[in-house]
Amino acid sequence: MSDTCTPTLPGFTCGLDATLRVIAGKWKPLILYFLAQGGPTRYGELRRAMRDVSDKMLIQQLKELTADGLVQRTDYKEVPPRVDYALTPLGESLAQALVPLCTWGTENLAEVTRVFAQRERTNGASQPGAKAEPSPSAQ
Amino acid sequence: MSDTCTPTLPGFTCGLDATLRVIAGKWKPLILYFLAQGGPTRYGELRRAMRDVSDKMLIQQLKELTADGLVQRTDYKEVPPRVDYALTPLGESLAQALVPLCTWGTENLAEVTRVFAQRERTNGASQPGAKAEPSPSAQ
DNA sequence: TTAGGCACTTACCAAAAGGTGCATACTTGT
DNA sequence: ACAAGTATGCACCTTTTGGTAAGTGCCTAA
Repeated sequence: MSDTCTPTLPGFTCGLDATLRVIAGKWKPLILYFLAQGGPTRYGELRRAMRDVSDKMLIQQLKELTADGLVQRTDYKEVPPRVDYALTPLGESLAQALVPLCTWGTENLAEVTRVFAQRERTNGASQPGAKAEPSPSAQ
Repeated sequence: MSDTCTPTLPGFTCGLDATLRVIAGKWKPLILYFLAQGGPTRYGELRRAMRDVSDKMLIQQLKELTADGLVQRTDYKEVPPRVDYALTPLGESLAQALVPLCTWGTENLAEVTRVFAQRERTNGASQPGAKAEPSPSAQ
């Protein structure tokens, strides 16, 4: 890692820290991902595209991304509500910076998968009360 | 974002998702950051370098990173305990993938800083007791 | 008329993440 | 003898995060 991670910044330990705080949130990277793929996307589409996300969560994350200047919300003040979301230039640059992480995850998928299988095994084994969750529906 | 974010992977929505789950944790990116800077680092050094981290947290994150094969723990079985941590090749490749995020954070520091100041202002504004009771006995 | 889609909002809760502080076993410095 | 440092473990508690379910106002299709 080079010195692009300049320490002692205003509120962050380094640029990496700052970035990670911006994209912190279960669905934000995914939202960025979807928006980076196609152009402006309507709320409902996004909602259906990202399975397992609730309205509350999606709206919340979109609001933050919007407030943070990463996505732009367009509200066509129409009769049945119509709103769409798109990346701002800032959002697009961030999406670009995420590409290497996508790549890393994809290239090292085997290891990562193994690692997570391991984690689950370890967690399950150390539970004294050992309660068997029937179907912990994707998280 | 290109198609390095191949959807429909084993347990993840995309490579990005996988990566982010690996580095999830308040101190992990920072640990990676420090280890990427210099070579093997002793526990105590790391501890002092990252101010505001507790033993519990640092140990916990180091354990996970070790279990995940990103860092290597070396225990010289000595009289006063001596242990050091270093990045594995996998850890180093991940650190490399993090560089663009460091860069993005640094380059867009002004915007990011503004954004966070904004967030705090927004949060702080709803704090005064002038509002309705938000149930003080939170769980 | 009733059902349903749209883009949200709200109240309430459970789980996870993180933090504090004390304990360990052993050694060195004072 | 006693404090301090070494790398960690453990119990307990608070904060943050995420999830569920319901409701809002408006409009259209059946």
